[in-house]
Amino acid sequence: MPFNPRHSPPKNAKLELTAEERDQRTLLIMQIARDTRPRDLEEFFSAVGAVRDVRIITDSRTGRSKGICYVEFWDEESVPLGLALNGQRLMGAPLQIQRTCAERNRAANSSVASTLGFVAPGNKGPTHVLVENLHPKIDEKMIRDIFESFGRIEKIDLEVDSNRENRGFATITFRNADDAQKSCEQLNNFELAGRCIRLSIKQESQAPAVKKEEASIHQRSLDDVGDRQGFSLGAGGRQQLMAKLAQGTGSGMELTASAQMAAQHAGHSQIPSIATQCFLLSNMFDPSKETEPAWDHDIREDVIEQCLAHGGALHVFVDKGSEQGNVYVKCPSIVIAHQAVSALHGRWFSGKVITANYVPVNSYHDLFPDAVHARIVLTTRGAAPVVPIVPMVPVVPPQGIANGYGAYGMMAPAHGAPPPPPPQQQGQYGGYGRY
DNA sequence: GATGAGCGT
Repeated sequence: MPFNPRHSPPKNAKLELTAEERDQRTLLIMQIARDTRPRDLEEFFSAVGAVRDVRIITDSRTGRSKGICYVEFWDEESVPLGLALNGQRLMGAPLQIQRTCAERNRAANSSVASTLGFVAPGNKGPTHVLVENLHPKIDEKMIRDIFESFGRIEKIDLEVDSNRENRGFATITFRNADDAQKSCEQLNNFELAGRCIRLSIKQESQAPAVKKEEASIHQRSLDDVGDRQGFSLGAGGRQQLMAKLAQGTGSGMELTASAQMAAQHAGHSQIPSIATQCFLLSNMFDPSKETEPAWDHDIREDVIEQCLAHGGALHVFVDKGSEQGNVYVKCPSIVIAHQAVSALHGRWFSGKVITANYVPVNSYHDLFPDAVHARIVLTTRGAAPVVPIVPMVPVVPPQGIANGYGAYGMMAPAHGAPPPPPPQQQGQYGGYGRY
């Protein structure tokens, strides 16, 4: 009898979960082959953690698969590992794997009660955002750097112990409710320093005492991972992935072939499960079909332009010969890269679906030594301003947003340079060129 | 030269 993890929860698995808790453990998979069965998905994702549930979305009239499914794990830790399988083929189809945006959907059809964590529309004024599951080394400055891109911050409450480590949570007070909400939408589940931070609008009644207990739990889980080095943004998550893949599911199952491939892939330092400044776009072209004289140039310009919408790119390389149509991108910050990746992953581009995967900064620099010192945001043709950016630190914030350069991401000019041109109009076709 | 979203208990 085949082992079926769905019916065998891990020892310490929590059995009763709220909707939010389940969302945290769930991946949305798109582009699955029409004939994929739940057990195929279950087997595939078991490589990365025990699977609790698989749901293929079908058209209620025809009963046909819509090519989407949800995979829920028993353990939240499996989610970033599952994300790292992005782009792997199952039944011939390259999977697009994302976090589920169920919270957002819920928030969208907001009756106040159901919005848990999001502010009701029309509720203006100062608003507190509760940030949880912070890496203990994150300090107030880093938080400010990240969050001020959403708008004016009135106050940051971050309790720090004698080791100058935080307790795993912070409260940020935004002047405007809109900004608070935007930060929640954009950064909830964002991986910061290898951890998935959780954001919610804080109700006044929420007592901090409850939160302290949680913080200590998170502390313990960090120790378990052995990530004492703290800030190895890329490496920690990858090691974790490697370890997990190496040990299989932890429940005696053999690694599937695809997971072994993923492990190998990870061994070649590709596809960390967590966000970095650098990412790889695949399916951007087919070298055997490109005919235009400077096609790679055009693609590079397209990518640069796309990145500009989120804060720009410092380095873009079109790997002309690559079978997979690879384009490498380095952004000025993790947040910008994350926005670009979310925007591009799953998009169509000249007949194919783009996949986007993060690349550890070190590997990127091994590949492209000239990217190490890239400091200038690339622009497409024309005299756009040359914009130096802040020196790179483990967490590089998007700069100068609260000053009218777009909602977030757009770099502000340094030293009183003239303001940048308005965000690029979408090109002469009314769309995104080949997109 | 139009093709590419689909988001559940």
